[in-house]
Amino acid sequence: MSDQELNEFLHHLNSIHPLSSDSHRVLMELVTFIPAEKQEILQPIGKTCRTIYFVHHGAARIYYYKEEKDVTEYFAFDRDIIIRAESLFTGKPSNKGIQAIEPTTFVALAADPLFGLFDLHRDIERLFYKLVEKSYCDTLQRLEHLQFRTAEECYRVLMSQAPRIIQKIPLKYIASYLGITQVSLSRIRAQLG
Amino acid sequence: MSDQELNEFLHHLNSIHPLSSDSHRVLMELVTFIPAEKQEILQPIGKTCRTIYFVHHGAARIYYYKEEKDVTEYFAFDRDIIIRAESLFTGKPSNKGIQAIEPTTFVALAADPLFGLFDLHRDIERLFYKLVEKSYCDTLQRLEHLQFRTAEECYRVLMSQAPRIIQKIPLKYIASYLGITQVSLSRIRAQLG
DNA sequence: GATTTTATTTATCAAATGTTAAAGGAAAAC
DNA sequence: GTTTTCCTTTAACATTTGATAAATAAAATC
Repeated sequence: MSDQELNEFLHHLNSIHPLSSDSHRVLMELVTFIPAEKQEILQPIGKTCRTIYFVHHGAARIYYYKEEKDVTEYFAFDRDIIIRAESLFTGKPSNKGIQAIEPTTFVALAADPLFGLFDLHRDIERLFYKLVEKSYCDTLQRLEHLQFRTAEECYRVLMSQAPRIIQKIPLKYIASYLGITQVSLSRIRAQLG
Repeated sequence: MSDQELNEFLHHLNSIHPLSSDSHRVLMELVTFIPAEKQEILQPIGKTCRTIYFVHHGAARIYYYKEEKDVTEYFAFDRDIIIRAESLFTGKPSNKGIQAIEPTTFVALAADPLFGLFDLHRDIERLFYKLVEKSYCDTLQRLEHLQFRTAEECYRVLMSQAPRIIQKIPLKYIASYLGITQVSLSRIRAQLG
């Protein structure tokens, strides 16, 4: 990991919530860059989430199995946070995993040392909760889109709101993300031309 | 609002995250009890969310309109928080409203004065974010249930996880909550006996 | 670059859900 | 208590989506 990359990442965090130079310094010490190959499992299903990840460069997903079928819950691209919140906040093992979709560099922040900084570095705590707020709002919006829409509507919304998903992500992952089968998604694409 | 009710509410908050007696005191000054009749709109669609509500006693829902159809996004019962997070955190008007389903007493905390307490009362800030964490996790679980399930599975999950919803809430609200039509839900109930 | 594997499309049929309308029940209003 | 309104169920039919299988296309491996 180059200094430039590290600065790039911290600059991004700073743009979400301003950090003191002192907080910058201590945060820098926690940051680890993790390279992953295409298809590589960063976090397997069953492990408790004790790390806050970001996609530094590349693409990744959160996935789980529902009756032997692979379901994608979330896509993350450059700078997106990727956490399994239900495990991070409850301390219970997650039934979800994290996988790189293409060659990806992750940024990792170990949760416990990070949380340990909160008492002395309030700006870091507030930064973290701004990220949580944002993830929460995104999830609410996703729920709204999934609820009461036809497969075609779901796909249209995705195309308009997140075209990069359609461009970069294999169809089989997109289908389960929308809650439909691959075959059905393929059919819809054919109809839309 | 009686002192007893107020204490009951503060005791509940305290059980989520312990509060100093000083924080107790300042929080107490922000609390308002709001009675609402059955069907009453506590917050209309279009208004920006600047209040954190709890259902003190009764039942309520968050709803919105999708192509003229009434959709329920969330149910809240005794002690549940009820906020339109996407509006509270972004400051944008919400396309969702809050409605009492039965005669209900709400507890209201004005957001700006509450947030103003965060600098001096860290325990209040942390309490608030524990509530947000919980709501976020609940939403994630709901997303997981909506994604890739048949209507019957959705209904089964709801019966096992939240039987009081089925007992207390009109069917028309439950149907849209599950992302299906009333007719379809009625059919499923007939099949399940 | 040929071969193997994996992903996507297409086709057919079955099952689930939506739509509309009407009837029966339950709750609210008078 | 009767009437009115609203909610739920049932039925018939149309549409969408799922399941399975086969064909094509694309990507990975050697």
